Amino acid sequence: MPAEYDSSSIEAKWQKKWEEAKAFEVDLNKSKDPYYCLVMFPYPSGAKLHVGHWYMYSVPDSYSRFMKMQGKDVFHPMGFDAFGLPAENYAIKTGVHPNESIKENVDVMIEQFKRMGCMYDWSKSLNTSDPAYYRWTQWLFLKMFENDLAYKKEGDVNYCPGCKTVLANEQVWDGKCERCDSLVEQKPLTQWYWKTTKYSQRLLDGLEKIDWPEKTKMMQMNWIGKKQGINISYDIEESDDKIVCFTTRPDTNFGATFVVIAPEHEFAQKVAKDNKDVASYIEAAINKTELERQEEGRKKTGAFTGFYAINQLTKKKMPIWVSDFVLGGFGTGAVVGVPGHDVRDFEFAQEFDLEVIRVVVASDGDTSEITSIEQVQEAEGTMINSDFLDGMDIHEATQKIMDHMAEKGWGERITTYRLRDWTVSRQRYWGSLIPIVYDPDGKPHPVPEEHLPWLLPTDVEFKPTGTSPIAQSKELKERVEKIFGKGWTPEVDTMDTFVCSSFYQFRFLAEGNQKELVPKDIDKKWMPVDMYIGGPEHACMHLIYARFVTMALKDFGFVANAEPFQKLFHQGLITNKGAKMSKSKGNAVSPDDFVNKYGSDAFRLYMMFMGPFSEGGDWNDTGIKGVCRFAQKVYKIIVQNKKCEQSKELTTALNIAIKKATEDIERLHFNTAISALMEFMNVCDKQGGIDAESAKTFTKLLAPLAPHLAEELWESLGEKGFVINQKWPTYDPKLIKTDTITIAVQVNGKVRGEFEASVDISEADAITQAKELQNVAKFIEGDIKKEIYVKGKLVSLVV
RNA sequence: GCCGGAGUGGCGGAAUUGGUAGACGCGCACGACUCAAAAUCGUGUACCGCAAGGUGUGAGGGUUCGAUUCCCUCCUCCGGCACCA
Repeated sequence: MPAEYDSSSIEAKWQKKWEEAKAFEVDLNKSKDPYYCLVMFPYPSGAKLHVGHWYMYSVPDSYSRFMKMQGKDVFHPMGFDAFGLPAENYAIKTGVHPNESIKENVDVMIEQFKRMGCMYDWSKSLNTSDPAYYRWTQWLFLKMFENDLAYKKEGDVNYCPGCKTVLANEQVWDGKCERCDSLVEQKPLTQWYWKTTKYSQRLLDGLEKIDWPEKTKMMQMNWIGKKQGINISYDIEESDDKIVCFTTRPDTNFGATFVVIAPEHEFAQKVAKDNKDVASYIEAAINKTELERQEEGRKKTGAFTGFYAINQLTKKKMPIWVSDFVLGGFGTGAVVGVPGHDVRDFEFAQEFDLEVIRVVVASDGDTSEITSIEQVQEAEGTMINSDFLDGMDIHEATQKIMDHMAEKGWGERITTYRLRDWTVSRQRYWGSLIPIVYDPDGKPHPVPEEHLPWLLPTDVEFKPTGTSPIAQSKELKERVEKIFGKGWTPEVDTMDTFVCSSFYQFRFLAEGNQKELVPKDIDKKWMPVDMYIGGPEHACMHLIYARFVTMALKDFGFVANAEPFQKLFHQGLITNKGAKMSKSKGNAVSPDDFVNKYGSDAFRLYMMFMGPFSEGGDWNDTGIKGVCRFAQKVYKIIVQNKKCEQSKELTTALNIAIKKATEDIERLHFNTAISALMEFMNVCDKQGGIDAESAKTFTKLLAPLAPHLAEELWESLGEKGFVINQKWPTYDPKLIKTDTITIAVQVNGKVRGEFEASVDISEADAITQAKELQNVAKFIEGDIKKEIYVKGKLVSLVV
């Protein structure tokens, strides 16, 4: 055995041995106790893996190794999300076809992952740009089409001028493109949509059954945005039309004094025909860009239509106004103005001098007229000036009035959602082609399954122009005419890459099977994913799409579970001076120097030791020496065989370490698990070495965290096979207990002393001994009012 | 504005149900080894104070014998939603 810990030769040696022995290949059929641990797969960009990647992938690998030692048949696959902009942009820049660059990048990344020492089963890897994979992306589209969940519609869509393609609602963050930060524009275009809205309620209900961070569930709930309210129908004086207003606060309807409709509203359009003021207001409002609208702030503008709606409750005439603060796309595009209890309505009323009525008593009992915005902001209280609702709490009143209006036929209870249908078409080359063809009349037809994979043509300049570059392909046109007949044309858009990643969890299990998406028995056995790990930025994108697609697939009868990911964990983000690491920003820190110098194991240990996995943090390498010293110390004590006799101290320390490491890794708190192992090593150091049995147990504890080093230790201890195949140690609770304990003594809540006592000391003895302590006696002159003994911990005296 | 999460030494962070705040590690200081440096090992290290002691977990209150932990008010940071009716 070499005297010094030489990480690079040890790591190369064990990576080779694992590979030769196919140590991490899983037989999906034979596994008895399946555990599917999945980490969100990466884009195979040309850049080398940075520190952020190591964090994201090496830590879940340690968790998977831990579960494997727990006796689970762990499936921990890795694949590549290869379609999409990073690969395509790289191709545009270099002129190399994405197909080739992707292949190269994937090979390089696999080598890097191997150097990390991950237990991926490479025999089951996948790549979304592979025809064997995207055949299923297209198959999914066909199933959505067959089941009426895919449709084509003209309407305003989000268009990113940077990426030159349409985006889904989820991909617009703060008005900007999630990928490239360009300001997103609204454009009227005909696009393919998937009906996510049909699943709004089920997407909400499903959240109750899955073990996800509350934060993420909350984000999805916000995104889906369920609202319950009532559509109140108002008659219009001197008109046969009606205006329907959506509100969640019908309790305040006795305070309604006007109605406001959106510029896009049908009635507004009608009025505009003979009313010049309204017409010009509408034109100006509709032509406003999002930016102009934002600059305007909350200042209210509007135009009076000259018409009045009748409030059935009060028989009051309410003027109907047009204003752009009412959104055409939300609710019914019309609101009833209750200026006393809604901030926007109040602002509007002030601007145009409309009547304000108080219908809720303020918390301080104030029932005076409402004249300031502060009075409006209060939301809770008791009803007033509201006829039969007077004296009721607003919540009770809400129910009462809804019943009343429904009974009279004035209104209809309604539930609305914020969630929109998913725009799946993209005007980009590098994606999965939508498997649709158009007949000579322009009617869409699905490409029959037998023609899948519907191959991406290669005779295309893939530079984006705003329309799909695939339209240039002669080959595709000819292919369509040959199969379907003269005058038939292909759909030339590709699918959002989030479609590719919405079902990959099933394809890992299919092992390339081209007959079914996933074999039924395998699906039943392995799904849902037991542990899914990835960043929180996907909360309202990938994680909603994957849930929606899985629910649809269950409805179609292809899979057994409606939820894809039973447990979800978000790793923290590793930043560099506060900014997310990325190649494009040029702030990615390479782990190579550290790995060369200290080894993959030490680097992995450091990633975990920095803090809880959920927290991430700003990159700083100052602490890496500490874990490196630890690895060296372990090597020195175990490999160089500093033997010593088994002792009570060692056994106790080891059992404490087992307990702590087990509990901490279970909740992915690797930092404290490692510190527990360090503490044990410090005890060994003091004892002058370690006994053979403890060394074996310790090596097992180290195995998930520093996999290569642990194998080397295992071998040096004369053991056969891989330590990673060993069973995780258990501790003996009896051995954790020591004979004596330290009891602290408090006087008036302040610690004044401590004493050693036997574990089974009685309460009376403990208190007596506590009082006898020199330093304590000093503080307890006079009457003792209270004596408290917390078993095995402390004595508290009050004087 | 609304909904989440978080604020602890010089730094990363510990403290699962209220029970000795600061584990573990970095850094720093001193010492040993060395001609010297690195590496390694040892000792110390929240703050104020010579000490006795006092003060300390974003700020201020409260409950309790005892609060980083529970309750109230406020501040700051991060994430999400937002003229959404």
